[in-house]
Amino acid sequence: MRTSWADSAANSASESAAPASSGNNGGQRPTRATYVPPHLRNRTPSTDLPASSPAVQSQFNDRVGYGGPGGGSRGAGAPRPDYGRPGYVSGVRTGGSSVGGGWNNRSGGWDRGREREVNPFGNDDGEVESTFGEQENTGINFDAYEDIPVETSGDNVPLPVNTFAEIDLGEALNQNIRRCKYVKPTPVQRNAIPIVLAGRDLMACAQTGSGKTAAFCFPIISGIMREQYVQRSRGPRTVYPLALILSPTRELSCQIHDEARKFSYQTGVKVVVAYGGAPINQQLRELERGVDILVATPGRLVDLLERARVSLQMIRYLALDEADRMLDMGFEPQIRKIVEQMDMPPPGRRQTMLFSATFPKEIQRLASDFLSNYIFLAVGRVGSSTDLIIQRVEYVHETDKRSHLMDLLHAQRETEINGKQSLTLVFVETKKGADSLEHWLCVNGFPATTIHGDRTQQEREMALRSFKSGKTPILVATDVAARGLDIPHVAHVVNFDLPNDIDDYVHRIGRTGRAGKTGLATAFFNENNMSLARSLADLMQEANQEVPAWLTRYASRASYSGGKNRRSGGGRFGGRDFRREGSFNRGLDYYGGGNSGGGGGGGMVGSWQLRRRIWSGCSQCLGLASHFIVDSISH
DNA sequence: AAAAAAC
Repeated sequence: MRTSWADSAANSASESAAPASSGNNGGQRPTRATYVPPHLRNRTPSTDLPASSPAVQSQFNDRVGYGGPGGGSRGAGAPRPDYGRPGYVSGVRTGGSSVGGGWNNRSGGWDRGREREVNPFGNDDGEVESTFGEQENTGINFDAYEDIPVETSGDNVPLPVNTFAEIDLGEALNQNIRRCKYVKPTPVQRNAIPIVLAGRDLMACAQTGSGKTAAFCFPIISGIMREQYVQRSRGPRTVYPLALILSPTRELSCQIHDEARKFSYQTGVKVVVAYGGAPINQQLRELERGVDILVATPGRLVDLLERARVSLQMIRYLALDEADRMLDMGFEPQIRKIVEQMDMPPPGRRQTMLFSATFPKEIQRLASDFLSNYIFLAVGRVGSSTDLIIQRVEYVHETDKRSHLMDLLHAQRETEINGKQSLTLVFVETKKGADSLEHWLCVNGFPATTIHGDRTQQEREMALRSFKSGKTPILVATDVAARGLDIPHVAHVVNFDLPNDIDDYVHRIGRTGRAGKTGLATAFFNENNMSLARSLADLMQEANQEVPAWLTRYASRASYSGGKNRRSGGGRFGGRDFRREGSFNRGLDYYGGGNSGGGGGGGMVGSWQLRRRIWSGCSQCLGLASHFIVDSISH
């Protein structure tokens, strides 16, 4: 989700704000002009902000005992003047009164009187945007979303909304939505936000780039503003976040944090990020200044929990982004520890939200441990990446890959976006392979950098910045960059080494073709990738891509049981609630066999392969297919 | 057998 979809709205909005800006996405898709409120036209974001003076704010900043013993009620009890939040009136609620379920000001949350809350809209991505100059028009066709297939299941599913105005999010949040230039909720937002506001648990499948970050952030922020929380203490330096958002990579956590900060600007809701590879002391200081929403990667969070610097006993909202990855082999034990073995309230006493673009059934089954009477939501997407991504597969022997890549890069060099060379993201299988390919590219005159888990966090972040800015328009990456990252202007994704799992392929190529722009994805296929032949051929066919005859031949040779196959029955990718599957594949349920009770470890018989095999057989994830056909009850 | 995620 990240920002892409929303960014596209933002981009088109800012373009439409500029008078008579040129066409729409190369004239390919009709673009509806995005409405920009008068007060936002021709103004820089920072000047839009209400003139809430530091002096006025600081007078309400002393949240006594915040994060400490006997902290008392959050939001400090008494009604406060509603600084910087003009005229929110809705039914019984007026102003910013914290009494009787009104909106809390939570002023102590972010401003301790020493400094103002940094305006996250001020110079956002300045470096990046400036190198690319004018914003491209995105060509998002909002009307196309009216017919989007949506499947929900569960008890008493709240009805979707069509506009942000219909949702009672509060004026401060509404103002940030305007600042973000979000005009209309995306389909996943339309459906998910009312569900979460109604207090329900949620498992949501919607494609990357469809606005998932906002879909879980808005109701969390809104909920925190509404409610009074009584805080208990466990230690003088322990903090008690109300919401926890977990993601599988550090960079993704940063990205979510950046987004969440925009959404929570001047709401008094404080967002803090914690991840490994960065000095912990700085993060501890941030935490001590108050935290309502904690965005984190699992390892660092466990560390903080073990140091008793963070307690989860006040958690009201738990969100897992890329939830299927978070419950995959590598992460599941840590997630269980965090969610089940620390002091987090159990399902039913917290709200749990799981979001991903892909959600294999076996993972759904695992995930249901964390949920209580949840609603399953699958949102298809018209004009998704596959419509915009041209996928190519080429047979390239291992030894020919580099020279073949060089050919592609030479061709790519000619293409420009706004005078800048377009960006190419090259995925490889291993960290070593990433380093060596980067080195080789640089030696051969191609400015490249690399991101992978053996680099320092500083190097990783530098690499990402350098790539985004166009300074090094080639990024060689491992799967650390496969999910979630929203990198504008990626014109070409090269699968130099194909992944073993078709879902990973889906996520990787989803780094391009974003924000309404077309993208190209090229894969190097050879004898090492035979197990992917079938699923790749199926996927490409379903996305109306040209499948080379040789790939079709390999695909037909591959056996269903051995390789990683999408289900047969063609043409349909559906997000399906596994609860609807009856006993159909219970027999395959490795976890249902009584093995799950053991504390992990010894019981995981050949778990990697076994699980992988189970997955691939039923990988009915919401892939990148151009639109998920959400079939109804029948299978 | 790979990547990721704490110090």
